[in-house]
Order: sequence, then structure tokens, then C-alpha cells
Amino acid sequence: MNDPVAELRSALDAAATALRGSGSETDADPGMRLERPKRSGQGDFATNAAMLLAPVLGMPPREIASRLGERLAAQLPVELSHFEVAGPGFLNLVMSDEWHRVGLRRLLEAGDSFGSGGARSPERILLEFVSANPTGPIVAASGRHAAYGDSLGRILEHHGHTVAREYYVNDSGSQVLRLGESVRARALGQDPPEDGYQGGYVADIAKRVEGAADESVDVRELADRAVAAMVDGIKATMSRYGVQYDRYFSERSLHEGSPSTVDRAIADVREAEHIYEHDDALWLRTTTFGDDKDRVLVRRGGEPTYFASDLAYMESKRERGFERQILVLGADHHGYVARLKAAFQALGGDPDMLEPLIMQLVHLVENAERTKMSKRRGDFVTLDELLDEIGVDATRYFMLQSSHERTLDLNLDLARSQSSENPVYYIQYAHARIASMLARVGEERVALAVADGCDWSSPAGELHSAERELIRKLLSLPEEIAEAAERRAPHRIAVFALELAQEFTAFYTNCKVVGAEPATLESFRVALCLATRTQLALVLRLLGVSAPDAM
RNA sequence: GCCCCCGUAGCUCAGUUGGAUAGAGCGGCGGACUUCUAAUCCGUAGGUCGCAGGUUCGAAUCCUGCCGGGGGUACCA
Repeated sequence: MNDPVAELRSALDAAATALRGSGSETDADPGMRLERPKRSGQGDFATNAAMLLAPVLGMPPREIASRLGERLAAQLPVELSHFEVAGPGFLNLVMSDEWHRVGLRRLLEAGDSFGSGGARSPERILLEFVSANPTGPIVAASGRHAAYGDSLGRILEHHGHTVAREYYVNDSGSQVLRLGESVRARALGQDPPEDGYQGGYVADIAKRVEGAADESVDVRELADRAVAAMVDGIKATMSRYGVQYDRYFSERSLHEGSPSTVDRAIADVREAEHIYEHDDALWLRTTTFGDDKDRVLVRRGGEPTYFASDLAYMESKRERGFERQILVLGADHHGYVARLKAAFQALGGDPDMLEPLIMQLVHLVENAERTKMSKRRGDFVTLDELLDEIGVDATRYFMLQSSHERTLDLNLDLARSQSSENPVYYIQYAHARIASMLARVGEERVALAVADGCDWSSPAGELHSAERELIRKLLSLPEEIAEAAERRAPHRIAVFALELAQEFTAFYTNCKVVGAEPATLESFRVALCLATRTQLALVLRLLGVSAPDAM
């Protein structure tokens, strides 16, 4: 492991354990924290350990904090500059310049793998997201799912997991047929059926798809062609958006073959005796696993439900060796969670390994009004249109900056007129500035600055507070990655990226880099710039946002 | 009715497995371009953390109730 902050935390744990003695409670207190105080003057790090130990030891918290500090000082004579006991019993730690310099050295050694591989038990994860029906173009709101799923995948991978991304294509069923009917109608110059798709894009497909107006071509066949055309469009949009899937998984493929995946899944749950017949339909007894009511798998008449496909798709994922299944669902699907969990268990799965994540809605606000989006009516803003307006980077950042469990209002007027005010440009600007500076000093000078033999790790003079703060920010990446991965929270990285850019800009404003005297100081600052650039590029990559060298 | 999410600065949002005086961006106001990129920086104003109780050394964070907004509650997909 290459994580100076984690090492500090271990030292603190050791000190706390020693203080507590062997006779008392077994494990370290999980509530013990190594925090970064918000206010200056409260140390570089702070811990509440003493307050948690107080009831155990039966001593005043401040007294414990003082003893804890002394132990830590003995353990870390070089790293720890000094400590203070404050408030109700906080222990504030001030780290030495040496600790910061060593930290920078280790950042450079790790490069863009810093903060990677922290997962306690690496998993094979199948991450399914978007999966919007191929009966229309990708709408703007799906851009949130796409950005979230893609970024989450990148973060999970950096954290040490293996991730496969899939887009589930609903290419069978009545919706698809309805699309075929609508295309046929448009091709013949008629209005689509009332329950069909009214959007203008249907006419475009009708022009592009072969045989649309040819009544000898079956509507079902026409529907397939239309879906294929839609999927091509979806792939193009996703590609433009920087979202790569490992596979577009066809729902229909679940029904093909003999026995089909659907057949096998049903056989499995039948064998486990979770199935019964009622009213000529085949039901899955999901109530066994906490669902409100049982669910139909095969309708009266033999037609399998969409739920049967879901069951089979889960089966397929398990057969392919993914122990964890994450699926990003829209808020309008939260009613499915119970039955999906139940189905997963009926197949013999551990319910904790099926992880439906509910994404709250995106409202597009225009003229101070929320626009309603309906694919049927064709009344929507597409993701492509949004990308035309405000660009990939700004869109992705906007979609990622807030928690997925929070409704997002996307103000189109604002997005259009003030896209340059998007924080993403501030972050990219910091990256571009560094690139420009490093180019100015030249590759050889940079190489010299980071060379092992270079002695900037012990120059005369104290570090500037901006240097110290920037280094600590850089060193906090591993825990940010862990937090973002474990909480499925890419927005944490979006916030971190902005904070890192701010720390860098403060350093830039206060500390001259090129031409700093003595040369060892210039080397140190060049090295710090390089480490910052590497990490900015890394977090931008995790967000799926570009890291330009010039702006 | 029942279930899920949300309510934090004018706007958009962080912070919520309890910690010190609640933060950022944008917008407002006042300043700074002989400078390594001004897409920047500095200063300043702006808050009953929806409301009311409770738990405790300590609550934006946990519990209960209420108010407000959004979504769901199909042999549709």
C-alpha cells in the first residue's frame, strides 16, 4: 500500500489500542475518525478518539487526548510536528514538512495508480445502466443514467473491482411492435395509432428503414429493422458521450435457443418450488421473499411477461460469473425492486448481491417551467440536442455533481447561456495551466525535478501553507475513491475535483514555480505541479471528462 | 391508503453510519491584468439547515409526528 494517510490512521489505531490496554473491549472503535478539520488552527488532522475512549477508560476526554498525543508523538517522531488538545477532547495533529515532502515523493511514485486497488474484497460486478427502450432516441434525462453508470464503473474499477457494463435492449414485446406500426403508418403518410409513437423521429426512421412502406413486409419484421436503426443511434450517442458498453444485451436472445435462458430460469425456480399455476397463468411466488404480491411469469395464453425476461437476464448474469449485479434504475422503477430482489433469491442468489440503485429524476427547466417528457408523444429533449447545446464535458459534470438520489433540475436557459460558468471549466483550466507551465520548463527540467537523486525533499526553508494544503488534498484521494466506490457516489469525485482545482489555484497564486530560488525549491514545486496534474487528469478521467492541455 | 426520494444562502448543490464557529460554484456589491494562462484572484453581503418535539456532553446528520415537492403502487414495457 502506498497511502501515507492510511498509515497515519494505523498509527493512531495502534496508539489508541495501547492506551486502552489488553483487558478491555476487543476491536478498535469503528466510530474513531481521522478527520480533516474545516478550520485552520485545528491541525492538519483531528481525531475524536479520546471522546470515544472516555467511557471505556473512565477518564476525562481531554486527559485521554493528551496521553494519546504523547504516544503518537513517540511513534512518529519525524512525521508528527506537534499536537494539541482542543474543545471537548479533540486531538489535533500538525504534520511536519518532512511528512508532506515524503508524501509528495510517494504521490509521484504511484502516478495515476494512486488510490487504486483499495477494495477489501475485489468482486466481479455486472453494471447495467440506461437500458432505455429502443423505441426512440436517448433523451436528456438518460444522460444522467449514462454519466452516472459510466463514472461509477470507472470508479469501481479504480477501486479494484472488475466491471462489465451492459445495456439491456428491450427488443421484444408489444412496445416494439407498436413502434413498427407507427413507422408503417408514417411511411404510408398516415398518423400513427393512438397508442403508438407520435414523435417526429418516427418519420425519419420510416425514411431510413427499408420496406417501411412495403406492405408485403410484415410489421413485426419492420419493427425489428426500426429497433436496429434505433440501437445504432443509441450507440452513436453513447459513444459521443464517452460511454462505452461491453455489451448491448438483447432481451430477445433470452428467448432463443432450446432450452432458452428463460426456459432454464423458469426450470430453476420451478425446481426450487417457487412456482405455481393460477388462472391458467404461471406465477412466481415472490411473496416468499418479501414482495407485496406474487408475479406472473407466463400469461394466460403462453406469452411470457417482461418479468420473465428479467428473471432470465439475472440468470444469465449469474451464469456468466458475476457475483454482484448492480442495476441503475429510474425512480419510476422503484416499485420493481422488491420483485427483482425476490426473483434473484428464488434463483438462489444472496439478496445483498443484487443491488438496484434508484436514480431520481431529471427535470428540464425552460422558461421557469418543468418540461414533461414522453417518448410516446415525442415531446422531449434528446441527449444529442443537449450535447449540441452545452457540450459533453459540461453535461457530464452537471449530471454528476449531485447525488443520484436527489432530483435534479437542469435549467436549460442557464445551461445554454452560462455553460462557461460550469465548474468543470475551472477544473479543466487548472489542468491546462499546469500543462502550460510544465511545457514551459521543459521535459528535461521536469524529469530532473522528479528524479530520485534530486534533493528537494530536504531543502532549506519551510513549506508554504498552500503547498502543505495542496499536498494533503492530493493525499486524500484514496479515501475519496473508497468513499465514492463504496457509497456508489461518483458525485463525491466531482466535488473532490473542484476542491483539488481550488487548492491548486491557491498554490499557484501564492507560490511562484518557474524560476523559484533556489533551484531545489523550483524542483519541488515542479514536482508538486506534476503530481497535481496527474491527479487532476485521473479524477477527470473517472468522471469521463476530458483533461485539456490548453484552453 | 401504503411504499420510495427530496426540502441546507437569491439560483444550482456539497456536507447526513452524531463532532468544534454549516461550505462551494454561480449570481450581487467593491477591488486587482508590466505577472508561470484574468475561463483567474482578493474582499464583502447573504442561513430559524421545511416545522415541532425527542434521544445526549454534542443534532443539518439519529427517532417520532406534521407541512411541502417529486415518483411508485399492471397478466404495460
